[in-house]
Amino acid sequence: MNMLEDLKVNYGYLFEDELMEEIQQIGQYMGVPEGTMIIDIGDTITSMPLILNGAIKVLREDDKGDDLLLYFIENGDTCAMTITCCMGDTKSGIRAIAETDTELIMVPVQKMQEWFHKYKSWQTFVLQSYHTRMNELLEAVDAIAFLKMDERLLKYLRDKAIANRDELINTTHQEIAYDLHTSRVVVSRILKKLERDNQIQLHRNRIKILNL
Amino acid sequence: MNMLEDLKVNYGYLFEDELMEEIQQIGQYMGVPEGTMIIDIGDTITSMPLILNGAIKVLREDDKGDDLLLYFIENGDTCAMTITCCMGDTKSGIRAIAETDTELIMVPVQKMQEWFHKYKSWQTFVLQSYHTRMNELLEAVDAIAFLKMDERLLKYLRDKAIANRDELINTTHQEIAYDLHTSRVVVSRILKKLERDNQIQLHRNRIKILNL
DNA sequence: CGTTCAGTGTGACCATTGTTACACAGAAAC
DNA sequence: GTTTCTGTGTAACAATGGTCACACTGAACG
Repeated sequence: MNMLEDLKVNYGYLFEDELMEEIQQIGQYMGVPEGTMIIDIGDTITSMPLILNGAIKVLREDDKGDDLLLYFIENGDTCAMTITCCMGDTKSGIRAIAETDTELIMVPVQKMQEWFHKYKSWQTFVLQSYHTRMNELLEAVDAIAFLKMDERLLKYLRDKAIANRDELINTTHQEIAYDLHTSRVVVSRILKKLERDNQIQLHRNRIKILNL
Repeated sequence: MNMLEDLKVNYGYLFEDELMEEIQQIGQYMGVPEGTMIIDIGDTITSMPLILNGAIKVLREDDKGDDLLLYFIENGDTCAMTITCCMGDTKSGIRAIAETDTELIMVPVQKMQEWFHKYKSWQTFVLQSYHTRMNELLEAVDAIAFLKMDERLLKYLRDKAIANRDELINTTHQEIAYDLHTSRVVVSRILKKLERDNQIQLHRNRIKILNL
């Protein structure tokens, strides 16, 4: 079975056999196509996703409803925001959208908390996830606060290429603009400059990252 | 004893008596004057601070060594970054500076982890802290990404007034500029505009916040 | 094949923020 | 007092990014 394979590959070295067993039994498998909104802002979280493969992008929203990309998460990861929400029983502060076709295992909140006491490895995993996510949030702050638009855009393209495991990015300038919370014109302008600087190659609906 | 009083007031309703007992015995009291650097970027964290009273500001640094304020933390809080660092045994990604004269109890890492298993209330507290801090980081992102400089500055002044429990802020334009990662001239310019709009009153080394 | 439409390129202009330079004011030191 | 120093106000200008307008291009579809 594919799910079992993916589960082993991504989490086998972390979790005890017994825990792996429980995850298989209780966790609910989900395959979501690219673009699916997995969690929305304001959602009450009832289960926590373990990513088997694919990638998810995490966004924050401004008061006008426009988005800003915080970071990508990949297989072997979980959404730490989910954990805080589950524990605190509050609502999601972020939006999660499948960046590629993605396979997940959803673990219900109750189990999540039960395992937290039962399995040391689960506890470590959850706390480790917090750590990673916190650092990724800090990196996001760095990008937004310290980088200029052209640097930010290049970083974005590279991060996206890594998340997709493909140096060819299929997207439009408009979509990039949404993620970076800027305008399409600005994105086109900078992309053209990056192309002149031999950082990328531009095509319709497609960008190739050089020197990745 | 003062420390005991503060401990009870801030944490008594959270922790079991037994845990309170342990904190008193093992935790090390520290009084730090305003401006003291409590944690620096790159520090290896060996203990975790519980704030008894006062306030601490948490900063991130860019590659040129310039700072950016992330948020203030107050009594009853702890630094969640510390926790991640302790657990993961990695280095601090942030700098923490006493915003006012501050009293803390430092709990060594080992105890922190021991209590995590021993006391449910401690576990809840730590996870809750993560949650709060995560949200505060998100708020910081909002401010940096979505607000214009004048709005950000006003928010900064208000947050600072709250952290200091005083509508009178003792600081210079230069210091504000450091925290907001901008220049003194920009700060002076905007402050003057805020004064014209009756949001604040300006004096040398002193700003009074109106309609707080 | 021509029409339509989404996606891209670009000039012109504006708004915000950053920079430089310098004047001035109040506090502190002499 | 006057000198010195730190802090503040402001004009002038530069740089960055956002907005508007419009041309062009390739893909899709009839």
